[in-house]
Amino acid sequence: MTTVLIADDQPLQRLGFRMLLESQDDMTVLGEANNGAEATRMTAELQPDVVLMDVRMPGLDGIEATRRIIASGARTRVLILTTFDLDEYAYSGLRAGASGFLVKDAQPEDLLSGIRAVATGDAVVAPSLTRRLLDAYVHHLPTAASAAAQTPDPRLDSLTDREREILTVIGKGWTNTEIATRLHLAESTVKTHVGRVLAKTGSRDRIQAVILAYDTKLVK
Amino acid sequence: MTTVLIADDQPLQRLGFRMLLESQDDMTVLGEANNGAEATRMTAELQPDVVLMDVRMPGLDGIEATRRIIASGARTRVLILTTFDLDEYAYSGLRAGASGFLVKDAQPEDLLSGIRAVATGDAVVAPSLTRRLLDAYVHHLPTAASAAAQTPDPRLDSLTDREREILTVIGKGWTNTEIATRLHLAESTVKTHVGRVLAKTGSRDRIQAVILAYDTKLVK
DNA sequence: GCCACGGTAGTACCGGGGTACTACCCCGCT
DNA sequence: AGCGGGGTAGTACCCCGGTACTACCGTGGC
Repeated sequence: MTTVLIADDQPLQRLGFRMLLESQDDMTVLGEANNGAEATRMTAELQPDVVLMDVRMPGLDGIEATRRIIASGARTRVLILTTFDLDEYAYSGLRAGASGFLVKDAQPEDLLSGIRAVATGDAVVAPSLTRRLLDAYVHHLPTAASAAAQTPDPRLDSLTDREREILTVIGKGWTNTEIATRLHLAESTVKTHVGRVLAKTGSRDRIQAVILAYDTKLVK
Repeated sequence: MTTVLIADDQPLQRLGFRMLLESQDDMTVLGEANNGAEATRMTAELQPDVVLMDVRMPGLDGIEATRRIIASGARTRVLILTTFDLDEYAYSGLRAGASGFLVKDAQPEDLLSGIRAVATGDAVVAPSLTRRLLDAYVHHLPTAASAAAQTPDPRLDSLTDREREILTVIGKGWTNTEIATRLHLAESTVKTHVGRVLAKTGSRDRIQAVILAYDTKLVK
């Protein structure tokens, strides 16, 4: 169950969000705040999984409230919602520690899946903004070569690409049957791959392989 | 009407996408390509709005095909779809000029809204990757995730000291018999402890527990 | 043309992991 | 004294993980 706090200064807007969220059987609205100060206080008290945060609010605005919530060390994730997808709002909001930035005219399903994503630690950005973020930052992305060089661990050298993939999903905790179904393989094939990965990496079982995957930063 | 080309080497996967897309009255599948070379050729010929591009394909892979399509100057947008949200794939795909990067186990609605977004010139990135992109390039302030990691993880709250100790050595990869001998316990006792740890933390097996131990910084 | 290698797939077998109980002891609390 | 929680220990059972093979097919190198 995902618990949500709604922070918006417009009562009608809050009502809309509450109706949408309460219609989902995996979400609960813990409360509503009508300004940033109240949002900060209620978050500390109610410890929701996610705060739906409006940017424009009287007194303490959503950006500053986000900053304070994150600074408090709470495990609550902040998803910023605004009418305007202005870059200034987005950049400062994300820099403040928000896990996401969506525009209010998004489809309800997009909002819901966004809430679920940030609740599990992922992040979401409105497509219109993603475009601009990519344009601005794509040139700073590491190349495939440097990404490969990022794992110079000799323990992984002998693995083929496929085996490295297998090791990655082992590290994610997938079972053999899960790997088989999700990768469209027979379980026997998965076992063959896994066996080779274990042999090549000197791991006695998949648990050692999970640890190896973490040590080599293949996962997380 | 949004026109789409599906590029994937798995016929069954293509069929699934086609079924999903054709069920929408604002989308049409112009064709299917089963490798990168074919995708490049068919894009030039059919000029679709969007290419759903798989990464792993025999011969010319999805990344290189994306690079060639973008380089050709076509107005076609490329949305990369892959089973793995590996950073290497994503970075190189986005650098190649893709308008989006989604994982195949996403919800169908998310895929559809993603297609609509890139068709209109916006961009989409899978939430799991967005998290890492934000962490790496948008802000250098503590994130919600790292802030949460500083405080004791609530998932471990219900554990007793002994159980937390057990979880730690599970995270180190010790087997039940190793735990028993090194901690001077009977193996049955170890199994009891392990069982309780798994139940309390909601882990289906010790592998999930290992991952949890790493996530909560209980080990390393 | 042939061979090596990577990826896929199959069968058969065994042991450890995990579950579902029950049970006993020690300690602190009321 | 009675009670509850934490730690310890046992038995019985089933399933998944891992091993040890064998085998087929493409692709690329020689």
